[in-house]
Amino acid sequence: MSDKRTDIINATLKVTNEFGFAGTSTDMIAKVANVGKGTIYKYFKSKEVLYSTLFDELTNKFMAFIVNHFQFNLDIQTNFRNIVYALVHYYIANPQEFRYLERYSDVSLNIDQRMDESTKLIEPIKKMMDELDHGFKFKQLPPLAIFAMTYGPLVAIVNLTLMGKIDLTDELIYEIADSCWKSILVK
Amino acid sequence: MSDKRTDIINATLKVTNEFGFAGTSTDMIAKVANVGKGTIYKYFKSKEVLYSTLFDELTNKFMAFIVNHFQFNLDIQTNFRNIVYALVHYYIANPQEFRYLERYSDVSLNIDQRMDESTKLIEPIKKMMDELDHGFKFKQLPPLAIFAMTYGPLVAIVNLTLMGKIDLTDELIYEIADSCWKSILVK
Amino acid sequence: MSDKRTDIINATLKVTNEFGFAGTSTDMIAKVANVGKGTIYKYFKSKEVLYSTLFDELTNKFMAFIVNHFQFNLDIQTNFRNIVYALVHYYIANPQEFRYLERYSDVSLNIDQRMDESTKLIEPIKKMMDELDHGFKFKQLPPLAIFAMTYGPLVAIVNLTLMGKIDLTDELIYEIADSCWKSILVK
Amino acid sequence: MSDKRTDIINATLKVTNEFGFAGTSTDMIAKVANVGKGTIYKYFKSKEVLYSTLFDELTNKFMAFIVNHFQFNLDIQTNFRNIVYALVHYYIANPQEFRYLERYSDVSLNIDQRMDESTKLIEPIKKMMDELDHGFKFKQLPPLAIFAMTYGPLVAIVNLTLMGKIDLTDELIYEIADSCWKSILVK
DNA sequence: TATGAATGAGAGTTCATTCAT
DNA sequence: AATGAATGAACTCTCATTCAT
Repeated sequence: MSDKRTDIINATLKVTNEFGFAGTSTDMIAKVANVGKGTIYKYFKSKEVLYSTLFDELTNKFMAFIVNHFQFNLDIQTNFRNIVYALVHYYIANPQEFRYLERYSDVSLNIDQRMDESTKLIEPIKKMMDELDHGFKFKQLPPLAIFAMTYGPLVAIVNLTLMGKIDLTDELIYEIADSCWKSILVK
Repeated sequence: MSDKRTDIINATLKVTNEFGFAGTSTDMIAKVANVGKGTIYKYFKSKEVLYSTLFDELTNKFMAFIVNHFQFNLDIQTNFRNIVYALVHYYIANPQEFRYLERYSDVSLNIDQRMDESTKLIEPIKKMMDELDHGFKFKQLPPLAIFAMTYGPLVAIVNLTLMGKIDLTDELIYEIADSCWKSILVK
Repeated sequence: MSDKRTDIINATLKVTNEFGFAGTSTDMIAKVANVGKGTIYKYFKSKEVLYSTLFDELTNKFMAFIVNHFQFNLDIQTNFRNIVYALVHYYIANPQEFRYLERYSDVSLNIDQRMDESTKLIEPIKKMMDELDHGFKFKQLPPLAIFAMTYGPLVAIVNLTLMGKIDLTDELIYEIADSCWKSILVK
Repeated sequence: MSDKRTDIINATLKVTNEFGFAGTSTDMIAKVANVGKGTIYKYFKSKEVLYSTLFDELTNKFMAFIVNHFQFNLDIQTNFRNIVYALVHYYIANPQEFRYLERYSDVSLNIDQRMDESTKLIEPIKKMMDELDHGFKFKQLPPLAIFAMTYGPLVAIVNLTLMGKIDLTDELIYEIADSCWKSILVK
C-alpha cells in the first residue's frame, strides 16, 4: 500500500532533480506522484512548505546516517575518516538527495535561514567532537571555519564525481579525509 | 552620465542578490535600473541571455583580477598564498558578485554546462601552474580534485564571513591558504 | 448547464467577428466567455490552436450541412440548385460563421495551407459530382476553376446581403445558381 | 534620387505580402525601406494611416488602369472582355498589389467601410456602363449583384493562378469573361 | 529633416492555489 | 480523503509610438 504523502515527497525529489526548482510545477509533482494536484495541498500548506519539509527530512535522514556511523570505541581520527568515507558514499549513492540539499539553499534565499541550514548539518558533529576527550589539538579556528575546510572539499569532490569528471576511489576519499584532518590540526 | 546597459546589469546583480533568480522579474530589474521594461530587450535578447551575460562578465572580471595579481618574479607558493588572499578579499568586497557566481551555476541546470562554468574559473590558473617550472610535487590527483580541495574551502570561508558567522582575519586567510597548499602536495 | 469549452468557442466566434483576428485578445475572449484566462489554455494549447480548431469545427459543420442536403433521388442540377440555395441561406443565417471562415484563410498566411483549407470545402462536393452518373458535360476547365466560378459569386452575394446592400430573394438565389450552372457547362 | 515616402510605401507592400498584416512591424518596414523608424511617422500619422493610404493608392492606380483600357470606339461586350483580360493580367503581374487589396479588408474591420472599399472598385465601372447607350439587357439584379457575379470568379481565378493551382491561359480568361457576361444578361 | 534609443501598455501564456464534487 | 477544473495574478516579451538629438 502506498502512502500518498510519501509519493509526493519522492516525486518532488525526483522532479526537482531533473528539472530544477524553477522548472518544477505542482502539476508535474502530482503527475509523477500519481495523485491529484489538490492532494498535495492536503499534506502541505504550500509548495514552499513542501520543499522545506523535504529539506528537513533529508537533513534529518542524513544526520541520522552520520550519527549511526560514529563508533564510540574508535578514536576520533578514525571516526573522522570513517564518517567522511560514509558521507561521500552516501551522497554518491543518493545523488538526488545530495543535489536537493545543495540546490535548496538557492531557493530559500534568506541568508540567516541559510546559516541555520548549514548549522543543522554541522552542529551535532561539532557537539560530539567537543564532548569527547580526545588527544588532538585543533587549530584555533572558529568551529565553522573548520567545518568549511572539511565539508567544502567533500561537496566539491562529490560534485565532480557525479558529473563524471573524476573517478572516485576509496583511496582518493581517504587521501582527502587525511588532508582535511591535517589541515585542521595544529602542526 | 549613465549607461543604460550598465544600469540594467547592475540592477540585475542587485535584484537577483536580494530576491534570488526565481524571485526576480524583468519588471523589478527595469524599475531598479530606472529604464523601461522594453529597454532590457534592446540590450539583451532575453532574460536568460541577460543572466548569462552578467555571469560571463563577472567571470571575466574575476579572472582578470586574479591574473593581474600573479607576479612572475615570485615563487609559486607565494603566488598561491597571494592569490588566495586576493580572491577572498575580492569576494568579501564584492559579495553580490560572489553570490551571483555561486547561485548562477545552480540555476543553469545543465550539468555539462555547469562543468564548463567551473572550468572557466579554474582552467587559466591550472595552465599557469603547469607551465611554470617550480619545484613542487603535487599529488597524483585529477586536477579538478585539486581544485576542489582548494576552491571548496575558500568558498565556504567566504560564505561564513558574509553570513557574519566568522571573523575573517588576514591570519586566518593565510592559515587556510597554507593548509590548502599542503593538502595538495605530496608529503 | 454551460460547457466552458463551448463558451470559449462561441466567445471566440463573437469577438473575432466584432474586432477581427488582430483586434481579439485572450483577455476579451475570456471575459466574453465568462471564464478565467487560464481556462482557455485548459482546452486549447494556444490562441492559434483555438482559432484553427474553431475553423475546423465550422468547416465540418458546414460540410455536414451541405452533405445532408444532397438528395440522391434528385438529378445533379437540381441538387446543385438546392445546395446553392441551402448554402446561401446557411451563411445568411450564420453570418458570424461565414465571416470567420472568410477571414481565417487570410490570417493563416501560408499559401499551401490556404489551398488545403479551400480544398476542404470543395473536395467532397467535387467527389460527389465525379462519382455520379449524370448526363451533363462540364467544361474542360480545371476543377478548381469551376469551383471558382461557382463559389466566388456566392461568397460575393452573401457578403453584399450581409452588408445590407442587396435584398436577397429566393428568386435571386436561383437566378445565380442557374447562371453559375450554365457557366460551367459546355454550351 | 529616392523618395523616402515612396520607399516606405513600397516596403509596406513588400513586407505585408510576405508576413501578413499581423506579422508586419514598423521595424521591418523601416528596415526594408532603409529609413529610420521615426521617419515613417513623419509621413504617416500612424501605422493604420500608412496601411489605408497604401490601400487608397493601390485602388486608384488600379482604377486608372481599368479606365485607361476602356475604348469608347468598341462595343461594351468587347470592352468587358478586354477589361476582364486586362484586370486579370494586371493582378497576375502585380500579385503583391492584388494580395494587399484582398487582405486589407480584413484589417479595416468596419463593415460599412468595407463596403466603401468594394464600392470604390466597382462604382466607376458601373457608371460607365449606365451612361453608355448599348443594346444589351442586363438582368434585373442589383448592380452590385452583377458585380458579384463577375468580380467574384475573377478574384478566385487569380488566387488559384497565384497559388499555382491552375495554369492560366488567355483562352481560359476569355472563357470566364464570356461566362460571366452571359450570366448577367437576360437570356 | 531624419533618426533610433527609449518607452510601457498590452500581448500570450503559466502555474500555485482553491473548491465544488 | 481525494480530485482536477477553474482561476487570475504575474510572468516574459513585443511593438507602435515618442522625442531628444
